[in-house]
Amino acid sequence: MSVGVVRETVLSTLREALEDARASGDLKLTTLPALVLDVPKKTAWGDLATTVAMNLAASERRAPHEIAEIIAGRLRSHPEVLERIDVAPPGYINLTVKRDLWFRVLAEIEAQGEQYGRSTLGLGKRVLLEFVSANPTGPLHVGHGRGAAVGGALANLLQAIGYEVTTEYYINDAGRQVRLMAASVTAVQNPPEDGYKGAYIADLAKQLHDRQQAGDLRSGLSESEVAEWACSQLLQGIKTDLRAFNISFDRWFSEQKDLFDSGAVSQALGWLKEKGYLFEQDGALWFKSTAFGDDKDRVVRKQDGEYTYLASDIAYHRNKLDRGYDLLINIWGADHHGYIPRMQAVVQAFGCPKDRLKVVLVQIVNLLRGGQRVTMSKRAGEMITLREVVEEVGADAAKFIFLTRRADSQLDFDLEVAKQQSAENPVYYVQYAHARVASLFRVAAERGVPVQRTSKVDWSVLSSPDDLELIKPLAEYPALVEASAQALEPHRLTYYLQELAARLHAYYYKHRILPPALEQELDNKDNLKASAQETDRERKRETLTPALTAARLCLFRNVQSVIRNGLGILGVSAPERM
RNA sequence: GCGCCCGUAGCUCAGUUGGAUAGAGCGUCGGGCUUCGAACCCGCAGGUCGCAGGUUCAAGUCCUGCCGGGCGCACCA
Repeated sequence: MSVGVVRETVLSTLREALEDARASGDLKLTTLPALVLDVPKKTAWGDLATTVAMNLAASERRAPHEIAEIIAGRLRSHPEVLERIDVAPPGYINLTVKRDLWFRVLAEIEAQGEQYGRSTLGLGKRVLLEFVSANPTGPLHVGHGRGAAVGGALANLLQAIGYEVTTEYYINDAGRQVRLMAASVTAVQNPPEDGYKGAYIADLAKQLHDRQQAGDLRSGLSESEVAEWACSQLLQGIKTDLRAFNISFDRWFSEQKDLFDSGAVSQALGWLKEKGYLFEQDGALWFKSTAFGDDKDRVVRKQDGEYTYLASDIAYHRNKLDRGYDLLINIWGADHHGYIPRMQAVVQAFGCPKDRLKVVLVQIVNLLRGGQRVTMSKRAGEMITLREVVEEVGADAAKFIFLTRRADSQLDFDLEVAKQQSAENPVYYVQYAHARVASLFRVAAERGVPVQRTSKVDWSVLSSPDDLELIKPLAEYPALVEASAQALEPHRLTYYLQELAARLHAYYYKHRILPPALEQELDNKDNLKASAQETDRERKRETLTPALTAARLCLFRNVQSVIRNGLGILGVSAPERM
């Protein structure tokens, strides 16, 4: 089952109904339309709805509601799947799923465990996901953190739908910026005009001096030797910070070693030249990117003989393509969006469709503290680093908040809110739901309440609408993971988890799961305060049988399981207690 | 000037790839712990989806033009 037992079952029933209608001549159906099931906004409109009748109206040349009635009639011969089929104007078909089918979702979750929500859509396809890729000229800041969170979640999402994912960090350890950084370290008292400032530069300078005094490093290093040393120092820091943020990479790809030293740059450019995509003009070497839809042609080697950044990127993407990936995904800062057309031109020059490369843009993070903007100036080296944020608010909170907005919209990140363990902080809301269920099972164990497997549970006792409202999102989870992965939008999962947690909390408050510890508690139910609200009284009036306890425990365990799986994809922990 | 992204409740944002009467959190106001975790729950109020056209049976979503904001437009990275 790729999108869950309920959707799969209903979809195949719908498909069958359409084929029947075609066979009998009621519908022409020259082509079978794509079948889509929506979750209606209102529960009164059923569990699932399809707009297929409206979409067919033009090709069938009939009124949507007539088509809907034909399909609905066929569907009504499947009472084992659909309890109720309604046609609503102008041509919606609203479906109410048979109750038994919902309970099969719980069995499915229990059987699949950590595998629940995974599918095989991307099976056999390999994707290279490149992200963060910050220059090794300084520590990672919050913006990089957001890119890391998005990249990590995306890697997990794509893996969940069956892709074979390789994550990669591209190290820009060649070129001007690195030389500038090295020069800033060497001449720390008298830094170059546009050089790097910041305390970490002074630290590196001191460390370099100390090491040379101690004889660990020889004195009189050349500029490129200083650069190499400083880069590796900074890269170690970056790796440490990412590890603390719980983000890992399969490969660290060095511009200097893997592209220049290996000859990949000249090789890739040579290939382009052979194909006629390079030309010389004004003493520079140009890539004819306009041949592939770019605004203007781009320089790859400057008059002074130095390669531009694009030259490296051409070689890098050639290398990626040569490694045989079906899809390349790059995660970039949104300020680099103008770079997309030329990189897609590169991909096309190498004979691939331009959408072989997809770019996810990540917008800036506005760092706040108690509503006040924290000012940052890269020039002066005043940056709040990722390390500082993770140390202050924790990796889970930082990650979750980074993923609460779509990647390409700006994000306000308030350090005080992120630290707060309150309702304002969505990560705790979701984690609390998980911990709460864990706690429930601890208490159940203490009191000797048996926990049964799904197959042993009598589902008929879960007769309230609240039960179904908690199960339905569980059934949607696989479809959500699939859609979220395909759209490259992990924030959808973040929203989903908040919604699921909300339903769990509401249910938990309203209904009792375990029998009271003491007999006398049952006698206290007459002592209710007059002000108690309707739901309170309902809850207290409910008679709790062992069968009901067993069913609810089972339901909760499966909700917990889905929350855990979802948090896992986001890279956020699911604590047993908080 | 050209290109890309964005204008949705007081604030911050979702909106299932074009579907039904546009949602959530925060904030305001008002309620709720003798119980299994109150890091929680329930309720009230809050909208001309920037504006104007167009396509469609159907537009917050697509096309055009304005208005307003962000970001790009290097032989920088």
